[in-house]
Amino acid sequence: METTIELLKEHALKVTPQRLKIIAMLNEYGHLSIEDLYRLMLKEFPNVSLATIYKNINQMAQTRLIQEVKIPDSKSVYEIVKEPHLHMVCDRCHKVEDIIIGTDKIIKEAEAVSGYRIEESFITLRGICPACQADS
Amino acid sequence: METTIELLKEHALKVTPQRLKIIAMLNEYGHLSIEDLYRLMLKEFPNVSLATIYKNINQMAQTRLIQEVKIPDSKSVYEIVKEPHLHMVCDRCHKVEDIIIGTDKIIKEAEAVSGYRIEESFITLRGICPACQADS
DNA sequence: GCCTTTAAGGAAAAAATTTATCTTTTAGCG
DNA sequence: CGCTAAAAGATAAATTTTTTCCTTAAAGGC
Repeated sequence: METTIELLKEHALKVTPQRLKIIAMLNEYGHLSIEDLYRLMLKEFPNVSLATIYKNINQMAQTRLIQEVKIPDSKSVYEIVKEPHLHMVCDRCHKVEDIIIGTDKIIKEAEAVSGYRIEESFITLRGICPACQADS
Repeated sequence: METTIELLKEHALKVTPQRLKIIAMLNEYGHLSIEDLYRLMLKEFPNVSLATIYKNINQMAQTRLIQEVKIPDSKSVYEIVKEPHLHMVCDRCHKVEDIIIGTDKIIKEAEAVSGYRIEESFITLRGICPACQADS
């Protein structure tokens, strides 16, 4: 199991308390928006700058330590780069979850139909999560 | 075949030259960003306001005449709402294309794995288009 | 462990994007 | 036509993101 410090070093980023915190928050919550990150960060670093969040998010995204997930009709969230997966967004409680499903078939089909050589897929599904289904 | 005027009326939007032009541009080009729409619009309506673009795009999106397509690492584009489809983005020439492929299988699988009731899917695939493959 | 180099953080300003406000113009309809 | 409601245009305001500048701190060599 890789430490957060190693993770930063592998991506040629200096190990700072703010960066450790950003990664810790993403590990804990899975998906967070810029605003989420800023608000949570303020609890531990009361005079962190919003620019620090932006600069770090942009750098970590460039080195592919994290990635942006664009959500339909909502703000982007960020997540640690792991194995490829799909995103589920609940219309009711707005949570974002990962699910791991093979995408080979749809990619193969898309390549056949379009002639593209596909490098990466971005799949987000919108609906009602099990918990919110139970509530209705 | 439905006229653009009918399309606007069905969505309870007044038929204005600017709206007709927006729809005509989207029909011609398929996918356009706010900036694209504004720059093209200026050729025919030299004193159109950027606010007009935003207001119309927002209204047309609310009535589901058009929809936003969020593109990884790029700006959103807008398209006329047609049947469900996937988006292909070329890494080289940055064009966005629709392709029509059944998504039933992946949605069924995602529902089974996650327990979500899925309402809509957003699938974007990134790669190299046939033309750009030929160029390399 | 200190010193130097280089990058990061914080504060603020600037830039870019989006929305709101106000007035004038125009579409829709009798 | 003439009336009414909505849309357009101009502008300001609000929001979001990036940049700049200065201070602080991390990394690596000694």
